[in-house]
Amino acid sequence: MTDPTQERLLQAAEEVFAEKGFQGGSVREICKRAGANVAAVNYYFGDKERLYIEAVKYAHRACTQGTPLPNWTPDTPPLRKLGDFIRVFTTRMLQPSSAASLQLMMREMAQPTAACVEVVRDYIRPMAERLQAILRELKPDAVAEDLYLHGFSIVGQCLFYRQNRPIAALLVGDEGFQKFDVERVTRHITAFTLGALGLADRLPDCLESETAEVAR
Amino acid sequence: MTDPTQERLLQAAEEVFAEKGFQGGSVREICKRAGANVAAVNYYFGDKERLYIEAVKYAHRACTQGTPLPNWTPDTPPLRKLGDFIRVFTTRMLQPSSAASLQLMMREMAQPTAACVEVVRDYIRPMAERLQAILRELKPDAVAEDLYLHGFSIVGQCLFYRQNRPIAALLVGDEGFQKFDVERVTRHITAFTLGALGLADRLPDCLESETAEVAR
DNA sequence: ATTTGTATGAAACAATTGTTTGAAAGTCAA
DNA sequence: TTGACTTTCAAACAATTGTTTCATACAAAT
Repeated sequence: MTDPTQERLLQAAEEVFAEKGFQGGSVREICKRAGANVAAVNYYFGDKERLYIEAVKYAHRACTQGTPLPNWTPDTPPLRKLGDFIRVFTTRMLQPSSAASLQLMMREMAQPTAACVEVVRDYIRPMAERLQAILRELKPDAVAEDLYLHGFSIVGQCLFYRQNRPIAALLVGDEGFQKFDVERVTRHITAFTLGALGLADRLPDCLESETAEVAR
Repeated sequence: MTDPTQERLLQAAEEVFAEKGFQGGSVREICKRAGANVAAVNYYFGDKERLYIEAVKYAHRACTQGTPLPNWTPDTPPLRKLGDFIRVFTTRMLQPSSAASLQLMMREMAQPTAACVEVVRDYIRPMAERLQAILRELKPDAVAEDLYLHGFSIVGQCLFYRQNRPIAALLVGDEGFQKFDVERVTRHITAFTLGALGLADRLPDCLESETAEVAR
């Protein structure tokens, strides 16, 4: 574990950069939040840019440790994997373990900085490869490009609830938006996706038994 | 038409704020791009914040004038409307008439500033209401919340190609991403959505005759 | 030609910014 | 106890920032 001051700086940097971006976030504000001297950034990280890069890496670790994908066995059915994937990804979007970490990763995903391309790639690629593999199991004859298109449709639905949450809340109100909890959204995205894949009747194969529906 | 200097300032402000955000974008850089004196911002707009608000309104006008929705008649079938909606929205995302305008609106949608909430609402609401009305025609017995969920799934797919374009390019490469042109993405999203709605065989009803497929 | 109003510009201001510096305090090993 | 090393701090620096000011140029009306 790193130095406690360094850790607090990373935590504060993550929050400030998540809220305001690299240029909008100031070294002084980060140090104030971290309870550190303004010189500490240069002492521990070299300069503001290197702090930013470390903060993105820090956010990446927090995002991938939060809600892990289950360990599937070779005989886990692909529909089950698809259900698990959607549930995990939607949970990460709607109930992130660290909102600041996710927000910073979302910023980098929307507008990657050159220095963080590797971090973003390491964040996206494992998920993307798993989804591509699931879709290939479900559609062995499809071309790779079509599988990507399906994958983008699936991921686009999940990301909407994080990236466009203010829009959704604007349309249905904050109270209305609360009704779209993780379980309901997960169930909807899974059902929508299965319908698109021509597997509309297979929803139970995707869901765990304890997600028996109670909503009208 | 407003004063040419004022117009150039708005244009430059839109670009700079789109790229760097409100705090990251400086008055001096905007004026440099506009070929105007730094005092011009305060002369024409009062201060930086008011310039920002006007730039967002300016972007809003550009976005809504670019690719308009068709004027449907009362007997236009809902599947045709759905197809048109997806095509128009996807075109706006993949081939915006003004990339800077769209990027600034996307920024405001992802992280609305208090002063621009009305502008964002005016941007989103007409599209949202039209989509909600189309979905209601297609599913008269559905509850409003479920229609919203479907709407979010449709819009999430379209937005993905704008908001997560760097991710997609990271996964499939820039050259690979070029293959996902407007027609192909539109066709895919429409097909995906119809499948989800239990209307998988109705794709031709959504598409115009001249979009006869030529791709492999 | 003169007056009035508009637009532009250079310069200045106060505040903020990222970074550096040398001193002081704290910690650890010998 | 002493010396070496690490960490923290206040202060300072140069650069940038948003805004203001006053002078100048230009345009329009009389």
